[in-house]
Amino acid sequence: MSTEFDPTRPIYLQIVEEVKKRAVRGQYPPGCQLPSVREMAKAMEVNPNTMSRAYMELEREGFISTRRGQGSFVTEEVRQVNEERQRLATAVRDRFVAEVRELGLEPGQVERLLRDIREAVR
Amino acid sequence: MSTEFDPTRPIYLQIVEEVKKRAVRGQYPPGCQLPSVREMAKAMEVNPNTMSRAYMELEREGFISTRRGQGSFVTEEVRQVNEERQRLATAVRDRFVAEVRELGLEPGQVERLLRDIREAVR
Amino acid sequence: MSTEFDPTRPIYLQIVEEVKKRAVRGQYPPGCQLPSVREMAKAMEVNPNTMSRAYMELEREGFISTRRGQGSFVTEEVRQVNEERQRLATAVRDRFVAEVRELGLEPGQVERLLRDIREAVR
Amino acid sequence: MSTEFDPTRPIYLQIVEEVKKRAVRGQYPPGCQLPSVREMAKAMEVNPNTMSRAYMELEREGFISTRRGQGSFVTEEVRQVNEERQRLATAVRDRFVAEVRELGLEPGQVERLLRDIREAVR
DNA sequence: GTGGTCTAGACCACC
DNA sequence: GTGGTCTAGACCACC
Repeated sequence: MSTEFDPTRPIYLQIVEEVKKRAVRGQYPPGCQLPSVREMAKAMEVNPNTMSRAYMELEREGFISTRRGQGSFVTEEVRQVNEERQRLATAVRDRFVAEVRELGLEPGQVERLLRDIREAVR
Repeated sequence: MSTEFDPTRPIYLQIVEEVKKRAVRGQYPPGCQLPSVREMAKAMEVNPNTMSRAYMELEREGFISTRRGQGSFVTEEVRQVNEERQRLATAVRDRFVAEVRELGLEPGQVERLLRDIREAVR
Repeated sequence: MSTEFDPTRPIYLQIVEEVKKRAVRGQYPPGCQLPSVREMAKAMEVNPNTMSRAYMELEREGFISTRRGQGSFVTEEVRQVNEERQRLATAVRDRFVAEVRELGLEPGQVERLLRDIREAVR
Repeated sequence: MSTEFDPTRPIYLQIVEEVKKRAVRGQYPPGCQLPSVREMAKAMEVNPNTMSRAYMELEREGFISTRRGQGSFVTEEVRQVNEERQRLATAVRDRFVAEVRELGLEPGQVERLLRDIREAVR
């Protein structure tokens, strides 16, 4: 990510999702300190106000906590990160199923796709 | 489909994709006559010129053929439709793989997703 | 010729030209009898009135002469046919020159065209 | 050119041919920028949409390339322009041959035409 | 009825 | 400034 935001959706929400994905991926482990609002704003090439709004939203959801004068930290609650992973994985799965249905693939063709996928992610 | 087009991409190209999907799904079998430009334009709530442009693009790609005064027909070439199905299936697969990777799922979790998918599409 | 007339120009004039070309080509030699208006009209798939008008124009120009009750005959005057041949040949030549100029061909390229032509008409 | 289009053929295709002829003649050298769609439309007295369609066709054929916000440029590929020159020259030649044959000229008469032509284009 | 072309004019993205 | 897309509506050719 960087500069490439979907202009049709609020940027701060896209940042919220990106931060969650990074935590889910293990890039930001539970309890770790996040880059400061200013650093992250520079890295993602957005206005610090926008980044601040994203951090506030993440805090509102309990995904991060901010300690005055110390910085922002990913929640220690592994459960929260796991739930987010689950939510994202489910969305990805449902989308795949919907698209496959839309193509009207036959069972054999779906099987082949699944085999390809299993190999690719191995 | 109807009225719901992604405003960031040309409508006529989205129509091209939609028509291909319908052919791939068997909704428009090889050789069948398509609705006229005007009918389809009304059904999808776009200007006839836009629909005409979509049909012209489909003809340029050899996916349909148009006979002046008679109408437009899906290609008899099953190969062409099959290739399109393959192309779409591959795109769906690759996107799924990319998204799964972005989440950094563990092999077991991927397995569970694949099992869910197999059940869902059955 | 037959049925294929340029719809933007009077048909009777196109017939006049066609008859002249046939005479020029030797298909209708000097003094020969032409098919009757009705026959020719049927052959060229036009209305007899249109053919009649064409014959009248040809007579007006002295290219053919019509004897009441006997039919129409190409002029005996070879000079007249030769002049027509010259006129047509000149037109063809000038058009070629104009087109070649429009392409801005180099002398060598023109030479090659002329060589091709000499071979083709041999 | 300007205002004078053959009404029996699509204007946009006649423009395509005209632009190619200009490139072939060296009026638009390889790589040069073409007048903008709007300028050219005004110069040829057609609607900008019609000109746009002509440019799109030229781009589709690889004869020009268009960069959004910058303009349209004749291909750098001299080969492409040369091929077009060849194609046009061949058409001119074949038409001349056909017309000469239609007149049934004798070899000597053809020779004289060719001599005239050689002098005229010198 | 069918599609093909053209004009007129708007609005947008990219530069 | 540039081109790209879309709508609206006319007129034509082919069937």
